[in-house]
Amino acid sequence: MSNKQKPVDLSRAEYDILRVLWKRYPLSVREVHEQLEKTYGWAYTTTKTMMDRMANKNLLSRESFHGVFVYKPLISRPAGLARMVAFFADRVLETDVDTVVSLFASNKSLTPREIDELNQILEAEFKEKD
Amino acid sequence: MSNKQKPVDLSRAEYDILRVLWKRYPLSVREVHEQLEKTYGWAYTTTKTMMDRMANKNLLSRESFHGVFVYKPLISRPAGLARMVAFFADRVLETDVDTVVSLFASNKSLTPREIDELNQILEAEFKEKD
DNA sequence: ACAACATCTACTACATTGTAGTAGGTGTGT
DNA sequence: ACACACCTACTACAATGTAGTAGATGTTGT
Repeated sequence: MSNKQKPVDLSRAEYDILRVLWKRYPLSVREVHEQLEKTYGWAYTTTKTMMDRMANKNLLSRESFHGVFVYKPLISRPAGLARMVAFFADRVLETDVDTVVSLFASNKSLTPREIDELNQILEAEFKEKD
Repeated sequence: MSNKQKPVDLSRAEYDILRVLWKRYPLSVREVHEQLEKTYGWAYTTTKTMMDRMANKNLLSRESFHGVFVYKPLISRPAGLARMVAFFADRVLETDVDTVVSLFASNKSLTPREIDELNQILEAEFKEKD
């Protein structure tokens, strides 16, 4: 999970799974599931299926740790956020992305480094085209 | 399309179709399609299928006008926005919804009346639970 | 008035996502 | 060695994203 990535199109569910893993990783399905249970009413196998598919799509990596798979995010938070921010700014809020990005800065929900990366991705991918 | 509605869970595509119709309605599939073509690369039949399904789900109404169906939104913009705003505020921006709602106010992308409605919906549906 | 064409609608189709059940393997306590 | 708990893989089905095809209908040039 390095710097300078391509933005990814994430579904809500995928995003929320990644959100858990961005805070701490690697985690098992069980651990991720417990954190999502309050929000989603998912069955355990639902979380499992989601995470397996995400591993197949290279959104997550998985490796067996003492017989249990643990997962890590393969994309950075800014890369995961980029498309959502672009969509929300452009089509929901109908404003420029900078307005939205500045909110991340003011509420400290991203580090300065992450904001930088987010800005670079948005700059490269969304400012001209799209 | 009256005041005081329930929030609806919209997919991106559904939202974008509604967005076109919130600006002006009724419109034919062709008219909606032309406005979405720049953003989505959709075939005409894709737009058609989407809008038909949305009519079946009571997101749109349709009536034949001189042999061609024209569509109207059946939900208000604030009702369509509510869930997206709640999601974005809570899980993307990790802030309270008021911060996000105030952006609509400052950039004039919603009328004061619409902001009112949005606030009421958010208040009723998201502030406590969810 | 009629053939040729442009459009429209309905129907069908297939991949992906959301959601979950079932079956079979494995570790652990007794 | 067995029962139980938990794991993984596999299967399933509905909704969404995306689009093609066929039949109906309106339009236009001659």
